[in-house]
Amino acid sequence: MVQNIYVQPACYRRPRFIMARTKEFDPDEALDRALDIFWRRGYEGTSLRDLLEGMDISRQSLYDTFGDKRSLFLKVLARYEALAMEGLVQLLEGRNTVAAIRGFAEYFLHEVVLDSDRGSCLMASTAIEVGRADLEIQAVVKTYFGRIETAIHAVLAGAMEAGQIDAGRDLRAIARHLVNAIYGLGIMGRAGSSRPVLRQMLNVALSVLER
Amino acid sequence: MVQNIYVQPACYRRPRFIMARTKEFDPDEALDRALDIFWRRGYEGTSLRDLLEGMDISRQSLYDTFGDKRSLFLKVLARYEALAMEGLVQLLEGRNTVAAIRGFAEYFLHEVVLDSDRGSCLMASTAIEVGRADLEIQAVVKTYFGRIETAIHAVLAGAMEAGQIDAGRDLRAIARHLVNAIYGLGIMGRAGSSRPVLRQMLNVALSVLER
DNA sequence: GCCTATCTTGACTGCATGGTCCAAAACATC
DNA sequence: GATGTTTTGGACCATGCAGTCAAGATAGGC
Repeated sequence: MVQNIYVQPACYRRPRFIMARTKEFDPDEALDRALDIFWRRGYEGTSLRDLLEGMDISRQSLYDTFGDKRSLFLKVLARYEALAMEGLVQLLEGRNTVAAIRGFAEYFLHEVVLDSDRGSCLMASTAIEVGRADLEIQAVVKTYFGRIETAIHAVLAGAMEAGQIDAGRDLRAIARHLVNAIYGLGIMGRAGSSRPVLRQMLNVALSVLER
Repeated sequence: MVQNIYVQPACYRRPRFIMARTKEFDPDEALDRALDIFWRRGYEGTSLRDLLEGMDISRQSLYDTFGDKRSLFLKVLARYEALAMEGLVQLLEGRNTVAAIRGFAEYFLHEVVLDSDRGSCLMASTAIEVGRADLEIQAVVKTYFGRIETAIHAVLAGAMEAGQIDAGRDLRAIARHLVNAIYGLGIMGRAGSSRPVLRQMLNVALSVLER
């Protein structure tokens, strides 16, 4: 599924006896580069020129392979989600401890907010930038956060069963709160908050898990 | 100060004996309209055309009075901050109860995230959109959140003194967490979260104030 | 080696953008 | 009413934008 979000060359889609020349670039790699560019500059802030230079493919190849700018962006969002879900599975799937949640939050803080100059989660930025102007994109973003929430909720349920969290607490509400607090850090990071300040925010947000 | 953030007509700035014609529009009102437009569409998403139509002034008047687009945006941010601080003072200044903080958060949730189609705090959107690309604007945003944090911290200190909050807790960290959680709601709102979900997030975030 | 489908390249289009310029109208003072 | 400054509205500019087109290059199957 991840490998298939770009438009396959027609020669592959409908095999013919007579083959044409093969692509000279790797669509997956080009898509990853596009992801990087959109992540840094946002949707509106990225021009075709930026994309062509960064992806190092020709204009026509871009249109043939990925469609127009918005289609490419949707494919980029799908790719981002797929990559994020891989990481998510590693950090949360099958876990049932509060520590796993802290690990996920720390990972987000470390990788996304600070160590990369991309500054924030692409989905969070997109939510702000495109927001309600594009309902299809909004739906993608909403689904994304919904999945994160579900994954966190599952861990919380495990932790409750393991006795780490008091029974009777509203795990759904806590999961939603955590999503909000974790991805809110993207705003604060872009507003110039330092690493220790962001960590402070995170610690207090996570303190709702203590008892 | 609030009234003086636009460029005064030269006739007012340096009174002469011979006066020229007076402005036909109210710069304050025009600035408020610009604020509304930028708030809805963001900086990049707002075109000169949008501004001219929305502010209902001529192109030249805009440039003479407010400078170029970026200067206008900086004045808009100053105006937004001034207006927000007025509201902030009303809701937080001199208070010393946890309820005051809840009131502030509810006000934000109600007015900014939901009841207006502007979707989010202008400063939060700007942090994401302009981010580290424009350090001057980033500084404005950072200052803004710093002031909110300070105001919340003052209320927390009062509440601690009044015995509503256990002594020894790190009020600075809590204030920062609250800023993060409250303004993070802007992302979630734009991502399509419903009112009750946002309220749930808020309630859990505020629960750190309980003991 | 031919044929044909596809890829690549670069020129091109129409449009919207932010920003400037200028002539004419408007107005407060004399 | 004359004066002289300022506002105003529209024409204008270069630039950058997303997107298209046509022609040449290149590959594999026959």
